[in-house]
Amino acid sequence: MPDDLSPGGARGDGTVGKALDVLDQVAGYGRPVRFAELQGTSTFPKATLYRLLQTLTSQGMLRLDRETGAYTLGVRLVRLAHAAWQTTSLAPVARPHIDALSTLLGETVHLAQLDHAQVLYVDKRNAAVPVEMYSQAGKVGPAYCTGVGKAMLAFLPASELSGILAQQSFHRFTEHTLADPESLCAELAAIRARGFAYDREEHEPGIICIAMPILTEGGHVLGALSVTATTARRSLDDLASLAPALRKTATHIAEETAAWRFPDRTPQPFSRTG
Amino acid sequence: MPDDLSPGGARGDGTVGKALDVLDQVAGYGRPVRFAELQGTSTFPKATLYRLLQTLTSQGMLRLDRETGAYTLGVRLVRLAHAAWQTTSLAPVARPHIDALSTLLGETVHLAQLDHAQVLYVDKRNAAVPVEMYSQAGKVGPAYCTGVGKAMLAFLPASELSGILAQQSFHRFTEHTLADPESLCAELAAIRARGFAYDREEHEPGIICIAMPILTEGGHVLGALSVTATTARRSLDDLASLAPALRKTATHIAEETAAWRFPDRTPQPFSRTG
DNA sequence: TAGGTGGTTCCATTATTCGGAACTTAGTTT
DNA sequence: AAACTAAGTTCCGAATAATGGAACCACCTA
Repeated sequence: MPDDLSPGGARGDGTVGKALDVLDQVAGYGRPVRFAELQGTSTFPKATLYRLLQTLTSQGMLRLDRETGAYTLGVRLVRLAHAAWQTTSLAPVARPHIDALSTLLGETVHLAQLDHAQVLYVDKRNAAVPVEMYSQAGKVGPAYCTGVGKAMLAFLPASELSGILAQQSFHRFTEHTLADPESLCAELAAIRARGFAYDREEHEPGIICIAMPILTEGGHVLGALSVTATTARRSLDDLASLAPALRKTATHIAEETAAWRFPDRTPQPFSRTG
Repeated sequence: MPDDLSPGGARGDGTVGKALDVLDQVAGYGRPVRFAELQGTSTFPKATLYRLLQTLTSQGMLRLDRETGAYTLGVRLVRLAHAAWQTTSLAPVARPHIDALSTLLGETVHLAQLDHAQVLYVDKRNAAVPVEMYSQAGKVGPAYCTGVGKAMLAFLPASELSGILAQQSFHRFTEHTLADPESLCAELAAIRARGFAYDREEHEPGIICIAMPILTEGGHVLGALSVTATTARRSLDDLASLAPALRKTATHIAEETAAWRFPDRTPQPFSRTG
């Protein structure tokens, strides 16, 4: 079974929306899928699904293995992915800072951005083990019960926040999870006052973290970064002492992002090769 | 018919194709772009372009910064990126092997796949510096003048190869570049005979490499891997001595990919009703 | 205030997409 | 071999969504 298909359910937007739905569906399987499988979990009628798959394939967003009759995501998507990474995520700008922070503290550092009500992890630096980026980056998780998620929610404009909370369905992952809007709002107020967020084993038992929002000068939320630890190794007070370092890093990232926002227009060059 | 110069421009295919064209265009800029800029380089009429952008934005494939009025690639792509990486590229399977090879040889190793006439670098392992993956992975380059490109072209079915060469426009990057179909075909024959390819400073002066195709048992091209060096540090003969190690790695990757391709080749046991 | 530029909306026309159903393989069972 | 079955593919009239010229709005700047 695919884990998460298109979030939110009802998407419209004409043909393009439908095509992208199909794309998501294929992506959700995480492995080659055949037509019949897709048809089983798709709401589209056979002929429509077929045509959409054909279109996506001819566009290079999907690839059809003619031997097995199975669809996989196409190369064009990988290319777009690269561009998306470079352009929209904080990762390329933030990476050196995150590296430095991780080395300095000797702890795992996460970088995340907000996608509606979900946290999208865009980068990760594990101090002990070498990077193994994609294993974590690209993953999504709920915003309301993660350090980075709460750090970002707390600094969202009220209007946006209420929109997100309205659609949110809460699930009590651990006994510490804040599983209703009221306690979450109280927590967010505390975070605003404090300037950063904790995760007190709210998502996974034994896992705590301290998370710092990355804000523009105007107070707009760009993302968040966090230091994660186990309760065995660190206490919350321990983590709290790292706040200044985190804040410094967050500020640097924000500044550099602002500077980077509109560089010169140059087509993508192609450099070193093998 | 009016062929645009943007990379991967497979046009046609109704609305979806047009939307993806726009997406590519935005991606091509590698930075936030405003409507007017896009309109300038787009063949679509104003209203159409506007609607396409709106659709893509509402779908999360693009993001519109309301302050600057600029479009960037959206988070949905980053999410798809994760899936694309896992599903379609050799990278997740190949990574441990590439790591090992890089460590063993103390040289930079590239992993590439073929996308029409272009080489798509899907992973890279630099022995000296930590991984910094995305900086290189996702980049594209010409197939005919890179080691990995030639290694893959050489083992393509004749029909496919001729199709690719027909559309290829050659550019002489260095004095060693094979810039016409004839010399390229001779080179490819030599590569087929030898079993692997060299890059004799054909793309960048001072940069040489040895590249090994990754083939299925049936001889189908999966990708290629290469070891890159500078002429200052290594000679071609030097690199040639690495061929056995490369071949071994390539074989391992191919075997593991085959095993991983369809963990479950049997038809689905569950029945679908309706 | 007049003129310009970048961005957004309208709407009648037109071309595309929709999807039920029929058809074609290919694979199994009797 | 004939009879079934399931997967994949094509058809085509009806329904719908995309099109794009032009008007409109919201700013700037002179």
